[in-house]
Amino acid sequence: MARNITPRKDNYSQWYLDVIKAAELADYAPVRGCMVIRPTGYAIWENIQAKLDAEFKRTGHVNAYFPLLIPNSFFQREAEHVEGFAPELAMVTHGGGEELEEPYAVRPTSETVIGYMYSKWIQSWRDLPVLINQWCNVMRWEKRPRLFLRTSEFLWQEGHTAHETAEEAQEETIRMLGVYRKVLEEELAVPVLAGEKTAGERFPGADHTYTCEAMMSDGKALQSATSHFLGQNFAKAFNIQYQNRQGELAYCWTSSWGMSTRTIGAVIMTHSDDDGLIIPPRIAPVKAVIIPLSKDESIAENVLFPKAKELAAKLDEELGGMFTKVDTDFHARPADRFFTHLQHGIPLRLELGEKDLAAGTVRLVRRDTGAKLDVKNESVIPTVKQLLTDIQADMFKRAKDFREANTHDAKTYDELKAIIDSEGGFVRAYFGGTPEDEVRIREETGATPRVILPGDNMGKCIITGQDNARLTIFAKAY
RNA sequence: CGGGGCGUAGCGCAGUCUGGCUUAGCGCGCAUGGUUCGGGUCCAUGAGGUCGGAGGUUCGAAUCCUCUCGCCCCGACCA
Repeated sequence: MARNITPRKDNYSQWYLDVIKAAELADYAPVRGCMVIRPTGYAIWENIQAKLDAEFKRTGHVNAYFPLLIPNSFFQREAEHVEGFAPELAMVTHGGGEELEEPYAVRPTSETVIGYMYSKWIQSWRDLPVLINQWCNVMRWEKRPRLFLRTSEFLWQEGHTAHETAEEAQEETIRMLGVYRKVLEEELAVPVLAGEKTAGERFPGADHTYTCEAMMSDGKALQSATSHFLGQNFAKAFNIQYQNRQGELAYCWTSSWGMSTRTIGAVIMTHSDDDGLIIPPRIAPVKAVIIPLSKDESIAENVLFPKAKELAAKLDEELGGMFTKVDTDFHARPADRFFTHLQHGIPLRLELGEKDLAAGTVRLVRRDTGAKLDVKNESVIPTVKQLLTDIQADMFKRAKDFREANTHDAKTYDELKAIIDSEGGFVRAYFGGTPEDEVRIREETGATPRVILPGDNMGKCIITGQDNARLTIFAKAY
């Protein structure tokens, strides 16, 4: 039992912070609401980035970079956008010791400045589509920050595309939602429900907002990625016009989509336990740690270390990267060393001690289950490969089973209230109400509509009683 | 931004009400040595603090007063 981590049952949010601290993922910065992402946390982010970026490239996108500062007036051009973001803008009012004529906002998202540039770049239907992504930081002056989940500054990617037709833009929006779903589920082992947001949860300035909604291990929901169909709202606000195939001037249809360092929070809260972090093998910076065990300095240095290093080299070659670490700190007690690696979330531990040496085996210990396996030397490499695959799959399955076990149906509003009050988790209910209804539900239950489930599952709305309401997930959310 | 709480060693805290009994303590962590060693041993020694900051009251301030900065928790808002 870890002594530096608060058990989940006692205080979930303290547990979350303890896990981050013990795993050295992040630390508080001297600036309110900002965090320092430490090397291990950043390495996880780099792995997520690599997987996402490959998907973006595969689907025809290119990367570019737009400025951090955006003229304040740009936000005024789209009514809903300014209303949505004005409260959380950080503003630069001085430069070079002088007050600026027009303040610059530190970007909270880049639809505006990118829209401005697109209006210059797009002249003809032949210029379309424009499929650009940028990796950057953004700033939103959050009232209540939490490491990874909600910080004033965070890292993300934002894709911005412009298209000839509504259909194409809509198709793009859904395609990228699919990309997010794939990366979240296959790489981060975070199962998500991908679907549309209700009107009250829509991105400011979007016609349709889609989400990948995940359930954390306390039953609360976390929006893990979003994709927006922006219609012609930003095209009109920023005059993104082109000559169409008929020679007429027309507005583009645009989309935008983003996924942030928040997903690291999702990984933590989906998989970790009371011993600390558990990282899915596919995004783990270190996939396996080899621990030579001996009290005898000469055996450790002359026999075990070389053997461990040789094994690590072979494993790295097999896994295609520098994924194996050798723990040479034989002065420390084994239990201390085990705990360190446990808390760092390394998926697999390989114990190589004198007993193993004598038996011609290596002991493999899974981080996710604690299961131990003594494996003959010649089978170590294939077994490690197999175990990493198994761990990834099992982590996903456990998370998905957990979500399903904590998802309940409500036929009436009272049922919904009762479930949210008692066991929590996700509640499936037919909903066809207005944003005002959503506000009321939130005020009365603490839950919000998280995602409209895809498919043509229609029924009677729990609020209005009207038919043709869509099946929707309600939950308390981060 | 409303309601609560807190700033004392890297972290967690006691001391503040009732100023002097502290040369500012304790636990964890850290360093060194020993002991132990396959899921957080035990012991010894040691390093580490302008008590958030600025004024003030007093013979004397971590402690009282004024101002100020910051953080955390609960709400409202959000990737």
